[in-house]
Amino acid sequence: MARGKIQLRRIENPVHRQVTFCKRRAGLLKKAKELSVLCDAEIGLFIFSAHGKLYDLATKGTMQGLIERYMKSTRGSLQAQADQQQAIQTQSQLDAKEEISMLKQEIEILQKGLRYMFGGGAGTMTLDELQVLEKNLELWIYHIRSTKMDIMSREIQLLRDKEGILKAANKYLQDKIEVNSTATDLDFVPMMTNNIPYPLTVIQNEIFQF
Amino acid sequence: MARGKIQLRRIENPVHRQVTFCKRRAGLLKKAKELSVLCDAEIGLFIFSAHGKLYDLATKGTMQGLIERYMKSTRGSLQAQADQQQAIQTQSQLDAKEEISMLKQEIEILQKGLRYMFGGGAGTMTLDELQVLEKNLELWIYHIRSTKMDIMSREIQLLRDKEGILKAANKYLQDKIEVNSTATDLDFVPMMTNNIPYPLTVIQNEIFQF
DNA sequence: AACTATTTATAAGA
DNA sequence: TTCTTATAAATAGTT
Repeated sequence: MARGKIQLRRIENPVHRQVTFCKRRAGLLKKAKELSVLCDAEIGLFIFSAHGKLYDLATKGTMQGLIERYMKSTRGSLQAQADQQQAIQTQSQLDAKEEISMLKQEIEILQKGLRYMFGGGAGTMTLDELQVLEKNLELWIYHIRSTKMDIMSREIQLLRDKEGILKAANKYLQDKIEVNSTATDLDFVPMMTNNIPYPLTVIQNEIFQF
Repeated sequence: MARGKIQLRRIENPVHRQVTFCKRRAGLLKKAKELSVLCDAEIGLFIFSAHGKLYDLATKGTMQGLIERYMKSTRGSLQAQADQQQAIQTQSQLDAKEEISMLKQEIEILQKGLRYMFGGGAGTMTLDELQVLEKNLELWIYHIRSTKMDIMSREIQLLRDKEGILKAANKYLQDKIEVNSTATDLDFVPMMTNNIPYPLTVIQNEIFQF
């Protein structure tokens, strides 16, 4: 607006762009205040610089209040989606065995929603980078946890396998003793219960619960 | 700004005020767009006329997204409340039987929050509420995952205990056989290796690796 | 809504 | 950033 007209497109020179940003930002905030005062209007304005810094203005009251007022003015269009969500939730009347897996699934979906809500705001270059980083961190954490889960699952399986082998060996040995039992072997069962915490029979019953 | 300077206070003449509102509103919106384009900034602007009518502008993306970004940029002031919530949440160390009902409850709250957000009812949710919700979401996810881990750890411990008992029983039985061995018992070891996948000695060595 | 006389904003340069 | 200044834009009052 002075010393030469400029085109209405992104200023490529970063220094010029920054200077212009400062000046025009000040001008815009001033104009907003003036309009509010002169015409008794309520104005909310926020400006995110290309680097993600926030400059904001709320005439009359807080930005929070203004945002709420804005939401109220706008609301209505997304009601259908909310109702749909609610319907999906209401219909979930599944039996007890599927409950845990269902809960897990729901949590998964909710997490997705959370990520969208708090990490999904459209951003500038720098914020985008932060967002990508956040996304990646989440993925990495997920991956690390999955890996841990896998390892633990594998260990459980291994222990179960060993348990089976030991049980088989145990049974074999017990049979052997019974077949070849002599008079002195009659103290076998009572002795064993004294040597180990639980009687073998009880242990074997517990094992079948898995 | 032309044909006479004006004072920076409410224009009393309603006609003048309305005309000025129209002109300056257009100017403000234009300036906002220009700033956004020239300086690669993201701008949200809403103007409520004295009569309550809304005029808004969101450069780059939606006003919803901008508001979310604004919320994100602003949060931090109410950390104390969030921490308090966290303390309350952390103390919930309930036993396994109450776990499922707790998960359900958590999901209920999460969904309520998400419905608020996605359903356009976000206006009624204050920054404080959103903040608390976010904290809780993170905590809940953490808790859910911890619970899963606990259950698996407990199962591993159980299996290890059983392994120990079986090993002890096994050793006891083997000793018994060795002490009372007869000529017919000499085929013991070869037979066993045929009956189970791995010789017991190998299994026992493996066990000591844990 | 159009027209202009002025005021204001601001691009370029320092 | 801030100041200066020539010039572009915005707009108050008028039609």
